[in-house]
Amino acid sequence: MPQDPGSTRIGRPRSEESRAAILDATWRLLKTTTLRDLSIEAIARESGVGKTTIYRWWPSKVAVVIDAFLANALLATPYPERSSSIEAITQQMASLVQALSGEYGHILAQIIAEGQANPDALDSYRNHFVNHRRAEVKAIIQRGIENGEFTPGLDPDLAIDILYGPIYYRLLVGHLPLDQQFAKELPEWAMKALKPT
Amino acid sequence: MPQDPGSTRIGRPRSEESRAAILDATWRLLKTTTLRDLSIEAIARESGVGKTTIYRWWPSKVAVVIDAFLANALLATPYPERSSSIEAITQQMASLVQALSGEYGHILAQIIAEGQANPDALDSYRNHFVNHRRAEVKAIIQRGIENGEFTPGLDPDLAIDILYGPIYYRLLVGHLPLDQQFAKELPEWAMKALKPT
Amino acid sequence: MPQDPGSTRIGRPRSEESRAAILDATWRLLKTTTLRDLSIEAIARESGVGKTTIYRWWPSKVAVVIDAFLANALLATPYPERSSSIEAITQQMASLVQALSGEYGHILAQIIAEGQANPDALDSYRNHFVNHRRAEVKAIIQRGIENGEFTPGLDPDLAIDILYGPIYYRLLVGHLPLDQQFAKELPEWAMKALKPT
Amino acid sequence: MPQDPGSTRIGRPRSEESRAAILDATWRLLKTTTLRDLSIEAIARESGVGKTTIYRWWPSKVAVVIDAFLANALLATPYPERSSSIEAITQQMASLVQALSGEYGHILAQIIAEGQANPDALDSYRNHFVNHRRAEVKAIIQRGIENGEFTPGLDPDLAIDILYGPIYYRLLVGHLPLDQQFAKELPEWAMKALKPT
DNA sequence: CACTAAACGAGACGGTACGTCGAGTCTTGGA
DNA sequence: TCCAAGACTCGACGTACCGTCTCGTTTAGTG
Repeated sequence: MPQDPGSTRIGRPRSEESRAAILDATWRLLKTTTLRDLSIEAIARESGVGKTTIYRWWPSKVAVVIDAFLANALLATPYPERSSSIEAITQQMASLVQALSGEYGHILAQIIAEGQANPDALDSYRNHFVNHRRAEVKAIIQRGIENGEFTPGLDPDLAIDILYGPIYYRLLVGHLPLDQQFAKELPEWAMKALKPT
Repeated sequence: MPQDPGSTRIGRPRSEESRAAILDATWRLLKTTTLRDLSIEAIARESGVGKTTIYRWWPSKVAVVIDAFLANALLATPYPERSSSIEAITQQMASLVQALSGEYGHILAQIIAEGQANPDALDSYRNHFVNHRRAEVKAIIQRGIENGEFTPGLDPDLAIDILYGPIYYRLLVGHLPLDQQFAKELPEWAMKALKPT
Repeated sequence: MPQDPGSTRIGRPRSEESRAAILDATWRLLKTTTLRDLSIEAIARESGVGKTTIYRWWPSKVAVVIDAFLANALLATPYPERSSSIEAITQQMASLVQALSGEYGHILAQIIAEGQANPDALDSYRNHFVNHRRAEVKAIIQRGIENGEFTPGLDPDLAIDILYGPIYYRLLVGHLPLDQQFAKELPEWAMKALKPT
Repeated sequence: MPQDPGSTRIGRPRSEESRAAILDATWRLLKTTTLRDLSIEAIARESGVGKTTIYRWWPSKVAVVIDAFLANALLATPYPERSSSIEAITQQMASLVQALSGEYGHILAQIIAEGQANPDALDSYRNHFVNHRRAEVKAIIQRGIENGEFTPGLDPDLAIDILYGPIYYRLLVGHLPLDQQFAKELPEWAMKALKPT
């Protein structure tokens, strides 16, 4: 995911072909193994690329996987433009539950898991998947506070955790499914915590 | 009079000494490595025990770790006997946040992480750490519904996820700390979702 | 192969049943594995006997095997009573080649092989299979020297090596078979080295 | 013009340094242990080489040992150019007895022993140490038959076994030493079996 | 008939080595 | 300068036996 912006580099240029082959192979392999059991060796083998090439451009397995994820699965679930903050969030939460119930959820879970043994991986995850999203919803919540949908004095960070925490909890612990009913009821009930009495 | 089943086992009896040494060493090693980097080989080396002995009694690394966890950190955080369900839960949530903010939280996170690549581990985690706890709080919530503290029609499972999800979210994603403020505010706000309007 | 001759021992006497079971199992296993791959563990398993019992009565794997060999295969090939030394030896050599061409030869070879890494085993082999046989044939050769069949001044030890060495050479190196032709021609030709010119 | 096969191999070339270190360590270890007790693990440890590297280039322990043997002990004992076949063979036999009485004999014995449990090892032994030597002496014997030194109708294979069998017999069974006297007397006497009367 | 004492089966114990896999690094020739 | 190929050291995997040990049980003789 690197590289020298702007200047004209000398020597043989990076092979776009290899880059694509690596990300493709990674994505393909992730469908049949877990991130933990995925090996750089296997990626190199599967993509017909030298191990060195992978090590040259990515610092770690997770970095490759995150790139592969970004290349293959944008995981949009945008916040719809609505007059109401509550409606916008509710709708997005439902989309997210739906999205995470499948393959994407599985891989995201693997990335978070990897992050427990690997601070860089967790950092990377937060930078690519968390921070931007939280900023976005934080703005919407702020707006909700201002227009009276939410309790004044509400801490947006805490609010986000209350709304989204349950989703990741189920994703990672798996005690109950990320199903339609959950997608519908979670926003309904959790949102009550944010509304003024 | 009932006969103790399997009481008189033949052959050399299991060495309690070895068992303890293994769990001790595991716990000790977990403080300096991650579960993923912990190896059976290292446990054997550190505890002065043959690898065979470990494999004889535990099916996997995680199983040892869970036993070590249970032996070293009961992670009590019981629900205090209170007249009010809300008070009982509030208090326990605060204790839990406090407990998970340290070493125990770190190791629990590792176990959940391991579970993402290893269904048996996740199962084991749920059986040892989740199911019992959820049943307990479910009963308290039920009581709260009955005595009017909580909205009739509230799904206890969903309620639990709203209350505790944020804790595990922060534990695993680490975007914000499990600090005192969180321990105080989360129950206050999240509980609002459960109360009748 | 031990035990306290004469005195009346107290305590539970050695189990003849176990002894037989061990030798049987050993013999049975030797037909499908090599001596090297034969394990005490397997003998115990196969004979339904505790490992301890084997270690109590035999100092090593080879000792068991030699006992099993002696119990199951006396490997007679006696020297026939003949007027002529040459005829007696010739006949016995042919019998020996025949005997060693099959299962017994295979196992004897294994024992000699084991002996290369294990002086005790080689000693044991010589005591049980070599010394007595050599003494016997030495006497016959001596007689042959005296009655003029063999050259005066012939060293019986050297003579034995010339006669029998080729047999063990083929047995162990396996470059050529221990077949009927060899059984017939070896004595014919080798004997010429011993006769007076 | 024939193309050098495998000449321009790509990838990192094999490390001659490692190869030498492995053979050296093997040879060194063989002086203090037996082939049976020699472990690949120990060779790797002693030579400072990864186990993988050994397994990459040799299929088995014996293969390494044979290479180490060939590298360290060519065991020349050539047949001197002589007018007389008898003299040539006599001389070489004496050299061989001398050579096998020491370290080389010990290791050769180990290899033959290993061969009893391992057909590939025995094959390897024959290919590297036996076949060529036998062909050589066979030619000399043939010449001896033609020029009247040996009995017409003599089977060279049988002749070789009569001459050399006793040497290997003593080497492997160890009932008598491979000493100077044996080196002198064996050819004298055994040769008589081959000569015309 | 109780008592002693050795042998017995079962099986757990600390070890060593097995042959394999992947990690991350290094070293070639060719593009 | 990049790339593929592939060799390098290292360390862990889970398994098989080693020879020793500790049990409860069995089987005789002796008192």
